Amino acid sequence: MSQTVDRALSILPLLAEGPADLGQVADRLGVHKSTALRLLRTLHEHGLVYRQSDQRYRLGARLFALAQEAMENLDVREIAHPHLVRLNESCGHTVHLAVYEENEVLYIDKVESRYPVRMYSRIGKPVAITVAAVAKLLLADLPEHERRAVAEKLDYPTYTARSTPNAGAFLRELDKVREQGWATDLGGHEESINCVAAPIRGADGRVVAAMSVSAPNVVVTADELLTLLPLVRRTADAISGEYSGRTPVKGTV
Amino acid sequence: MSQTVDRALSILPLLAEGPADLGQVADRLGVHKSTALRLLRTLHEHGLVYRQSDQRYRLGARLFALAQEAMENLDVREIAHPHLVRLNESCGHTVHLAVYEENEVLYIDKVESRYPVRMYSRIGKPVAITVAAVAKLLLADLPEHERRAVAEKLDYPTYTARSTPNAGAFLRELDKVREQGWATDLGGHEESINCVAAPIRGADGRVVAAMSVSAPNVVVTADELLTLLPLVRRTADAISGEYSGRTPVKGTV
DNA sequence: CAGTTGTGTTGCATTCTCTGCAATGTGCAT
DNA sequence: ATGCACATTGCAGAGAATGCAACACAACTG
Repeated sequence: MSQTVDRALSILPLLAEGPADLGQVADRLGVHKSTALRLLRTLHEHGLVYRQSDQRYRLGARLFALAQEAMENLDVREIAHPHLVRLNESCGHTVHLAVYEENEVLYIDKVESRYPVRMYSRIGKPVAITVAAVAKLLLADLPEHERRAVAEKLDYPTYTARSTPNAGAFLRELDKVREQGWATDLGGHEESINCVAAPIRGADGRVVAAMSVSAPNVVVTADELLTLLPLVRRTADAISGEYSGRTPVKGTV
Repeated sequence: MSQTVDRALSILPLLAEGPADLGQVADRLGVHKSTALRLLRTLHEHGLVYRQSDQRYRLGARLFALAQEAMENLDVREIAHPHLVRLNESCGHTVHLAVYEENEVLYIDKVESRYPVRMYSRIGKPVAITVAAVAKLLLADLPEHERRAVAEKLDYPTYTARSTPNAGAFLRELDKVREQGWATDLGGHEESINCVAAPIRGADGRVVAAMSVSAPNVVVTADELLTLLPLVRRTADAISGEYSGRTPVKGTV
């Protein structure tokens, strides 16, 4: 809607790929160098862009700070965190918390597995939306037409043989998930990794977030992981209760 | 330099404080509501701003993703991470990695203490620049005039009785730190927390990052923590070597 | 139930800002 | 020195952003 701002903001994802100099930025924006310069200057003043010693531009520090502040303002996260930690302590596996926002599902919290093999933290990164157990729960709760619209728009990458192949299969899976109130991902993203997930609901019953427990085959089989389902659901329900204000929190009453 | 972009970007820190509605945004920007609306729309299209169900705006998902990507492009971080983990495994305390950027020092990586008391992750948050051990190392390496300029510009909050009181004291501390090649923070930020830090240098000898080990008094005394200094320095040197390309990395040769 | 207040939203004419050009400046390599 | 590649600045014209006023829409309120 605003051309200038639009152009300026287009610079950010571009720099996210790696540092670039003025000419490169101007080319990829399709504008004159002087224009790109002025946009970059403005971004710079706000700290979103940093000019490194070789004069090339890259994303700046304020961006981290902003993302961090934004993250801390998500109240589901704050409420859920201790529950996630407790769940991790009792089962030892990686625990994730995710939310849906405009065609994307992203992890907003994570407690690392206590087993030696850990993957590097991906908080803030978009989730493989067509296969992740948490994504299924979040999308399953969207209104019919929106769910359909999103499903049609998505790509369906074949991560493994068990990845969701297309929109039809995905929508059927979402129906099943909505029905049963929980979801799994059995090797749909990484061959050897399974997840089991449960929804967190607000006072109105809508799904506001989803949490999951993930573990590689080499640690526990899919069947063994499924035995954790009741515990995961209980944890999710506890968070739901607290989030929607039904359960007074210990120590604050 | 660009008014429109400037206004649009000013919205971000404003929303970082918490969700706001159109009127509030317009007021704080000092522009007409319709103007604010169009700016917000543009930010929205780029995913930097999200409109929650009560119509209020807050910071959006793409912001996390951007910050995340930017973070992963910092190559010091990638190289340092395994070293930090190893250091954490051998001493058990919290390990931080920080860089300096335009009057700010910020943590770009952290390995949690293995002791039960952990503070919540602050990666991306600016550091208490006048007292943190890593900040001293990073600032101590700036050219004389820049160091002085920064020191004059800073605020010197009295976090504790041992906080750096003013620019003069800070500059003297920086001289000492540059001399000895390592730094400490003994209760200057939080009464009960001590840190010991060492610099990571690039091929040209300039300090590109700094790392520290932090522990509360209740776990180890300041003197005990100082016995870790040689280990911290060795780790920092190992990272420096690898970063500047002097040490071939195992497994990649 | 009508009226009212508080929102967010759109069309439009005016004006001011942004744009692209061309010229200048700056550093680096030959 | 000379050339090259890049960043930077001044300027005039064009086009985009702005503020206004009118509209839509909900939630209150009498």
